[in-house]
Amino acid sequence: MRPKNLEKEQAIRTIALDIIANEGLENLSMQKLAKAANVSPRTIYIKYEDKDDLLIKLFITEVLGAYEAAVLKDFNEEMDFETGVKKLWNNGFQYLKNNRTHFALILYGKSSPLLNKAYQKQNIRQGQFFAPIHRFMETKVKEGIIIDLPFDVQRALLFSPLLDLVNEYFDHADRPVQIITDEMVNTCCDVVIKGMMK
Amino acid sequence: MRPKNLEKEQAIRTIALDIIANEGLENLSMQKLAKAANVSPRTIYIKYEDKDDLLIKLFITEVLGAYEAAVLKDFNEEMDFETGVKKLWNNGFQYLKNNRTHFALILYGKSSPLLNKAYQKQNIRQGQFFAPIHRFMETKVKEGIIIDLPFDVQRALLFSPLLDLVNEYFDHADRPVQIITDEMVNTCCDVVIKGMMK
DNA sequence: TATAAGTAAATAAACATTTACTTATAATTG
DNA sequence: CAATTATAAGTAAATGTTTATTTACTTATA
Repeated sequence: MRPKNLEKEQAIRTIALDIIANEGLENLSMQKLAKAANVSPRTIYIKYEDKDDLLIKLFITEVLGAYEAAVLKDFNEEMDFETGVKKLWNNGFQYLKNNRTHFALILYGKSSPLLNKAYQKQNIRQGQFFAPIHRFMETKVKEGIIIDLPFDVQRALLFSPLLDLVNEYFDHADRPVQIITDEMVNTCCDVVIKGMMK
Repeated sequence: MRPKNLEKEQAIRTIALDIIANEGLENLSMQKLAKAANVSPRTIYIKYEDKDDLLIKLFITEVLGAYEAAVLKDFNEEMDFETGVKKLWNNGFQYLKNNRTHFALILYGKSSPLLNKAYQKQNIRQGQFFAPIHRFMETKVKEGIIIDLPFDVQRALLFSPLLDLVNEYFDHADRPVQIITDEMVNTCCDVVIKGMMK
């Protein structure tokens, strides 16, 4: 039996993310992808059921999976609030700024109904994508350190500014000065932390 | 000379937004739109140069224009910081929760390269889309009320959580309990304000 | 040598856009 | 002030291209 060519599998994924980031999800076609990845269209269908399956697996496994792992690196639920949030922010910022194509697909996850539904399903099936953060926040509420709000609301307050800052980071990438530095992100993290504290 | 049928113009725009919100930007086609709007494909091309032109005008004029007007309603640069931000948040939340299809396109504005580029051009050409807010923030910095940060950074800190909360609002729309109430949004606004104050 | 991995080329449907024609009405005429 | 006409607004159907997916075949190796 002929073995799988893992380089081809990787090329399909990498180039799909490239096209999405540079031309948009609406301009990714199976034939364009096959040509760019130097592969027959059929080869994509050996690895993925159809186009939706490719996009969902790309989003859930390749992107969100890697993002989650990167964000939680060296994070520990027992950290104090400020240390924990700073770790998560810093991990997230470093990962996203070094993985622009992943970031682009994460943004599409918020707008595209296909990806959005896939994410909600995943979230329900596996409990929570970010369960350790959920428990971390719960503990801090119980200890009376931060204000008591539903987790989804806490997540919006704590992490949505970070994604917007990454957006600004890439907007500034082709300008003479980069205003979204590590220090700036750290300052913003302080602002967010201050708002949440009791 | 035969006059324009304004109802048809309106139908094209409304139904385009419907399709984008329900099926995604990647599933909007000119023929599907024409059929759904009860119009010949040609009619769309009388009003718009091509598909890109339709999408950009829909985004910039129809959606961002109306959103900007709604957010700034009864807002005044001379308001004190807390009152001003609360007004902006409340205006924004009311508008977006009552205009789900507009909200969907605003989200695509962050992911789609086509819309993203159009927005940046618009922003540069017309100065700032939200110039009054820019001046408002500048004044508060000068008065020493809030911390000094670049405007784009302030905007990320102040307003990105609101968009995330609107997202949660629609996610909860088909569940038994709506956790994103006006009171909850107000509480979150307090959190954000607190973080920014000196 | 059995078999899954791979290819090139084909298929039918959907795509953006255009062509060739019709229609409604504002402006002009008789 | 009714009839005519010029013209942009509109339509149905066609255009050639691109789309997702499949068919029929070849290839690499356990």
